[in-house]
Amino acid sequence: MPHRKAQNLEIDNLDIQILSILMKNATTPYTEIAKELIVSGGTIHVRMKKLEEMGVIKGASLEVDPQKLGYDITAFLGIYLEKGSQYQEAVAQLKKINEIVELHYTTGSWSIFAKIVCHDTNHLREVLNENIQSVSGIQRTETFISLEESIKRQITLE
Amino acid sequence: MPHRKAQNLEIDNLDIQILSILMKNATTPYTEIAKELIVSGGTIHVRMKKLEEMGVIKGASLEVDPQKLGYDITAFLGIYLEKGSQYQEAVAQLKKINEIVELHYTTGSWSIFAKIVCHDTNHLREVLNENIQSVSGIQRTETFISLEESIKRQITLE
DNA sequence: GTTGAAAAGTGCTGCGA
DNA sequence: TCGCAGCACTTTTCAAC
Repeated sequence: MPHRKAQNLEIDNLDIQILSILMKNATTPYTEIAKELIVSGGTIHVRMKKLEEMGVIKGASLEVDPQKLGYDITAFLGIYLEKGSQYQEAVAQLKKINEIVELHYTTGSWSIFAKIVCHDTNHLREVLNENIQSVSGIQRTETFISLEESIKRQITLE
Repeated sequence: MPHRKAQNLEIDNLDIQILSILMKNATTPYTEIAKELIVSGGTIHVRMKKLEEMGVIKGASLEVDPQKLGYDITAFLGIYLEKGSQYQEAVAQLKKINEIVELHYTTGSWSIFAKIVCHDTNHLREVLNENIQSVSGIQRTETFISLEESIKRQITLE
């Protein structure tokens, strides 16, 4: 039986530097990263493969400007559940609402905290009254509308 | 003087379909998108260039798993300002705090609403007590810790 | 505006150190 | 384990429709 070599699953400084560059711009060529970090292109490739296998890298996604696509309203929702135990069931139903882009189970007053993106105030009202209020277990919601998004970035590594 | 042809700055259904595919996976080859939408690779390229010039596409970024990089705590902060007029100044100072990944000016109880990512509870306490409380104009903050992130996605186009 | 193919650049794989 | 070089693939460009 062949001996399978144990893979090095540690994240070192080089990995962090590679991730830092690609988190800012995912289209940066490997050769350019290699030149900047003074290693070969092959090394970048090996490290990226390792990070993907480790699950550190979940994928690459295109960032779009929602406003330019007609989505003008970003709002946050604090949701009160009748019972905390209804969380999983409520989430399953809330997942079907496409306007919800982020959802957390949080400490504090609310059970659920959600971020929602809509075309306009009418659209927001529709989603709140028709879609969200009809989810079983939801008692009431509190809405905060974002008037300005001043920061939107990823974590800075080390 | 040469006549500069006016560029078509409308977003049609083809653009939306291209964006939808790339928002799910930004590494999808143009040739594959072309095959799926039954147009040529060149067309995809022209449309992408148009969308970039229009500012609809802000860039592509690598998605990483913060937990696998040692960032275990995601929290939301409601921030009370002494005066609403201090917003711009407070934001300028808050931008320097790397742990803050998102910041909004919102309606409702708080003036500012922020999302923050930290290593652990100690790190969160440090950022709250040392960095955020020392920003001028901030009266007090309310913290909500995310115990589970159940949804994290981009808007679904049309 | 779209097409199809050629040119340029990037990512991947195996061999050598 | 890393670096180099050749191969495969993708992006980009451009003349023609």
